[in-house]
Amino acid sequence: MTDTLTVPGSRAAKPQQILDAARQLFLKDGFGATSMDAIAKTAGVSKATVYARFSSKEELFAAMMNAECGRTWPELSGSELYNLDPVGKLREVAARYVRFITSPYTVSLLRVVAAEATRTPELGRIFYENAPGLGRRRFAELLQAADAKGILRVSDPLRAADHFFSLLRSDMHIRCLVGLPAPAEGELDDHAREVVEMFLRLYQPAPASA
Amino acid sequence: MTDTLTVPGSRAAKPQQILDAARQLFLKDGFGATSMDAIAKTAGVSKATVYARFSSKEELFAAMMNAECGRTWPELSGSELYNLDPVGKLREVAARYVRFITSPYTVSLLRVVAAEATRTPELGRIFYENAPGLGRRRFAELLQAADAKGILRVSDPLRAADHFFSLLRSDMHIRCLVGLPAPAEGELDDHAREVVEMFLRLYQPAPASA
DNA sequence: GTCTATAAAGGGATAGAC
DNA sequence: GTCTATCCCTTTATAGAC
Repeated sequence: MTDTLTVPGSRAAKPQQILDAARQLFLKDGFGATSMDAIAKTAGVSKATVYARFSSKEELFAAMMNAECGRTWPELSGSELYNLDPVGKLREVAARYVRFITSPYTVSLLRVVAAEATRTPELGRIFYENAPGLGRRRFAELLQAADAKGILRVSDPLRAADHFFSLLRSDMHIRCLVGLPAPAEGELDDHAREVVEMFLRLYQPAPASA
Repeated sequence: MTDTLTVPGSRAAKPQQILDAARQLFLKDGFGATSMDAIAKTAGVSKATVYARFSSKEELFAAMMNAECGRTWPELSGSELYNLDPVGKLREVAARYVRFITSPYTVSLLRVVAAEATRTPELGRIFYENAPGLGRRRFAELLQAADAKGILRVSDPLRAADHFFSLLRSDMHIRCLVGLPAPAEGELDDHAREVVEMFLRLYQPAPASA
């Protein structure tokens, strides 16, 4: 469970090397197409060393996924975000989110979780709660604060958060999932801006004059 | 290439049995976790018979996917839809779409395409063009017609179609992809209705009084 | 804990008879 | 075209020396 600690000192770096190699290969090729040989070779250790720490391929996969599933929302928040006004926050979160969901890392992670969802049902729940679910709840809190200040009118913050993120994913998300190229940076930014404007049209107390 | 024809007569049913078994197993377990033995057994033939028709596992997979990728959009259209007024069409397409994207078949298909996207790049393009891309274009035509009649004001139909489908997918889509249970029928319908109302707020010439 | 070497099993693909 | 039986390689997992 919580033996991810193993003395963070000088040596005992090999377990981490193994996890790094596992992440790299599992996310690139998926569970089935990744062999323990390849992981050992990439980590620079022997296969027996891998098995000394992780008793099976499944356990190594689970350990890697548990470590990765928590890394998403931090990339979307960040302390400098809290100096912005509410609408500025919308714009900043939108700009980060479109980059985030189209990034190769995020796309690979979702692919692998989806591919293994039937074989490992709890994996999907862990991923959802720590990544999209967490982002959704955090963003809903932000919307609720904006509602309290009278800047937005949001009666159901979670639902509004869904609208915001859904519109940002657009069909870019599906396109990236199936391997089509992500839009260029400029298009991502344009899209994010347009979605923020649309979101404001939907949720600003006084409708925009347009 | 086009030798899917093999005399559609009485016998020669085995190639179809093989394709059916392949679809069932590939969509359930993915490419890597499905063995040719299992496909042969499920199809009720020997493995040699499978190889007599499909020279490799990859070829069988490709043949199955090519057959499946064209089957998605027809579930969303249908002749009875054309008797409805434009807003009625929106409601009907919305109701069908939420069921469609949360159905086990659709979820499995997208999972498998996503999982194999890096190994078989053209697969993703074929899938996209025949399924989400086609639906998007067809729906955009519908929006354009509604615009011509003055019922909606849609300056960029493809973009508006993205908004419509994105809002319908909401985060249900991600939840289903990672294996979390789909919402109940009633919730799906409620969601579809709310999205149609929101879409009308965004795209009706005279803003609703709300 | 880490290595080399190997056991044990599974799965893709084929040979040869019918 | 179809079957049975088999080849052969890959891959998971472990034994035993250091």
